[in-house]
Amino acid sequence: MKNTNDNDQTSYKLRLTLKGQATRARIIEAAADLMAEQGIGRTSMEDVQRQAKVGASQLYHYFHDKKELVRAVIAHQAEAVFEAQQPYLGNLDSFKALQAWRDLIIEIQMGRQFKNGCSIDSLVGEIAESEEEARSELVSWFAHWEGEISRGLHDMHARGVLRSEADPAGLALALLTALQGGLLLSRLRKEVTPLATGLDAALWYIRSFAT
Amino acid sequence: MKNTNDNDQTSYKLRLTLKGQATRARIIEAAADLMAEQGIGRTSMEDVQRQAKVGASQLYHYFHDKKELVRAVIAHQAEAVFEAQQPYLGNLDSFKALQAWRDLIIEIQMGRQFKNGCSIDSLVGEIAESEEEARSELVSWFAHWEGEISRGLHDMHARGVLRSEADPAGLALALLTALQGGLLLSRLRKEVTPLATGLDAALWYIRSFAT
DNA sequence: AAAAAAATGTAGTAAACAATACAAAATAAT
DNA sequence: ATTATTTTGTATTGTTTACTACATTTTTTT
Repeated sequence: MKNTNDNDQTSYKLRLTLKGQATRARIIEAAADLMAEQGIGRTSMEDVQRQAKVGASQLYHYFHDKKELVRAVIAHQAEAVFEAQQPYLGNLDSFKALQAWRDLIIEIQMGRQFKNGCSIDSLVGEIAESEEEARSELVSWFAHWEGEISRGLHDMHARGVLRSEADPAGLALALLTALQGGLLLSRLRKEVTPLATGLDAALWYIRSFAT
Repeated sequence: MKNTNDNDQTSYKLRLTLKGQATRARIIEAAADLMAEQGIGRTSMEDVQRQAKVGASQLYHYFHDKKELVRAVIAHQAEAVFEAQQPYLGNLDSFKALQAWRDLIIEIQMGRQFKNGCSIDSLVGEIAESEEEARSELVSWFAHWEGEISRGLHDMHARGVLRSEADPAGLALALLTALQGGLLLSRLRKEVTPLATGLDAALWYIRSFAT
């Protein structure tokens, strides 16, 4: 997947100058940082203005309300997550690649010292039922994530690396589930054990279908 | 574990009348319902007043600020979760019991139609780093949860139902991780597949250590 | 029954907040 | 150069929010 930009979600107002694009990007970056650190609800539009060094008029020029800004942040963070997991996430078609991906994820989380809610999983809890648009966007980001895993496993299945009775799609979902649960618990406990244990169990499970 | 009450967390003001206890309980119930449905941040103290049919003075008589109310809600929801999973959670010492527990959890989640964030896992995302007290309470609730699972698996290990090279504590953490990830994704997607797939994978993993 | 304490009702305050109004400056289009 | 459009600055609005002041009623204690 290529970064299909951050703009196509706002169709009602267009024509962005170079300077405009830069400002818009600066706002998203600032908002993403703040929301990752202290949550969406606790991040005010004034906070964003301060951090991005823009006035209120600018903020509302590029995002017509907070909901829209949040959606832009979700897209931004999702892309950051996928980018950070490359090139592994795009080629999970061997046990070795799966293992390397696992190691990378754990390294990333340790590097962040669990102070982050950067990954999109931490946004799930903050999206209320009311914000249906944001929720469905999150759903499709997770679907994409799951799809990347699934693709690799299907490949292994087709190549005969996984036994024929294995269900690649199910294995992918189980792996993603373990990953998300691990991230949740590791963030809460501020230590990496749950993530490592969960991922290792899921990988072991997948390996049990090796030919 | 016995319901060791909701009161011992506030020591500075005591002596609760029967009527007082009832009012306090009504407030917690109302707050828990609202926060489960629309999140902590989006639930105002006025909302709680309306729902519990109490005045502002009553609310602040029993909880000296919102943080304290949130902590009471966390405790309340945690106990509700454990209670709902009885008698299975207390006796996870056979494959049959584990399977029954899994079925119960899925049934509960389906019954709630995924409209709920009732379970405590949904509170994790809303607890900011700033609210350290609430976070550490959540940590210990999860530890208790993990402990209940672990106890059963240790029992199976001691009885020789699980092979000696199995690590009951690790298996318990992996199972809890899968459970939490499954709840997260199921809540987001509003369907039970991720939860079922994640739990089944974890249980299969545990079964692979059967003698 | 009198005194003390707990429970509740009514009204309000001050701050934080999302969002707007409107004009000036910078940039692009003709 | 002139016009149109985009970008930015300043000030403000109206609402929501957590929380409080204080008086009154109800219940408990003695």
